[in-house]
Amino acid sequence: MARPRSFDEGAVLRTARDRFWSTGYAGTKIDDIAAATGLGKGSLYGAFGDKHALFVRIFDDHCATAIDGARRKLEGPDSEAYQRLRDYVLGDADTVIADEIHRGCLIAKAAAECAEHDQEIATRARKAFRELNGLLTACVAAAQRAGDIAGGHDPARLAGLLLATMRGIEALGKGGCDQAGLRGIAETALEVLPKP
Amino acid sequence: MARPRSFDEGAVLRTARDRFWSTGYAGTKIDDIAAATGLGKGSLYGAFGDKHALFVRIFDDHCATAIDGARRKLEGPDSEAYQRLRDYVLGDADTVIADEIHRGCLIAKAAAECAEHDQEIATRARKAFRELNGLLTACVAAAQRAGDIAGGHDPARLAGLLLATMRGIEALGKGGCDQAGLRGIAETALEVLPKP
DNA sequence: GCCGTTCTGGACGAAATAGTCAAGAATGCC
DNA sequence: GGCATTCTTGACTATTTCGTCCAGAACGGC
Repeated sequence: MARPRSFDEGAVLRTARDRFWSTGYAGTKIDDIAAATGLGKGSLYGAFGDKHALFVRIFDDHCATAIDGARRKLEGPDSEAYQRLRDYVLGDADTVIADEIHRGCLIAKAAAECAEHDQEIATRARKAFRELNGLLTACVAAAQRAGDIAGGHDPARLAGLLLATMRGIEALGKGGCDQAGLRGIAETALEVLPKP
Repeated sequence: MARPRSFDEGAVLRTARDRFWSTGYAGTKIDDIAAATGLGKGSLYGAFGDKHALFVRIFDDHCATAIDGARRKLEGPDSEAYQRLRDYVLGDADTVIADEIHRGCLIAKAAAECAEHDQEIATRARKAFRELNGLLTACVAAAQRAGDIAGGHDPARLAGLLLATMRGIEALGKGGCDQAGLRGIAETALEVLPKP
């Protein structure tokens, strides 16, 4: 047959993702990725196409991973929905705080840099945010059914507030806000959710 | 004496700012800025130094403008503090919604792209966020004194939540979330502020 | 009007960067 | 082992982009 690939595609994609995550799309050079992965440029181009195709591929994979992770953390019985919501929001804040290099959320970062002039990224980011919002909405609604959040409020709006707050915490984290403050914001977002 | 400048420095800086705002630091070419401003590169380099110095200058100016604007909108008598807070938060959301090209907040965008590897931008972004947070905190505290927000909560934490929410609305707006949803988030952020 | 000074515009050089290509290497099938 | 096929490597090309430089232009003071 033919010569098999000598690299693990998943590992290469993760390494490349980290480069894009750190330095952005325009700021990342193909040679950086080649050096970081140890691959020659021919292999990169042969396996993934050009820079933009590689980025879209990585972005797609990342969105799917993020949404899967959110689904696993947010879906479950109504009785524990509020606790899951808490864990998810505080976990996001803790991730931001633990991230020494302040990368934030790749979806938001790529959308900020590229969405204006890159329809492929814009479409995917919109879809990802919509799905995350759907998962959060379902979890808020579950917490309302369980009596942990007041029922009078539109769960989609409360979910939107939580989603925006997490993105905002990341944005402030990128600016280097103090870590106690960031966690305080996440805690406050949960505190102000209307109690029954 | 000498030949005077033939361009308005403020107008050139605003035009250049718009280019950086749209395409990011790494994605903006000096030639783009030269074309957009109508200046030759010699004039640009002579007046502002290299690309990075120009960006830092623009970023500084923008931070100062944003903070001045926030101060004007947020400072005033206690009795109207809550209304000012409302106007500020909803006005920010409306700006995001009206911004067809989804640029969001330049401070957040530059911090997201550059803070990790550019200490000058990181330092300035941190300072700007801290000052905005201070202005919001003072306004929240004023609204608490006036009895429009419950006094039991730390005004700095509530202010942080509002600041993060605004940054988050912008992040979601860049992804192209629906406009009604974005305004709903801003309204919800105000609704859930604890009433006395 | 002349002169020194600063500004202007764009050609130019140097470096960086995206993407291609060809020669050789690794594999399984025969 | 020979062969067809695909992968690998890195040199190479073409392009982009930053930044410089200089000849000429515009100005105020004399």
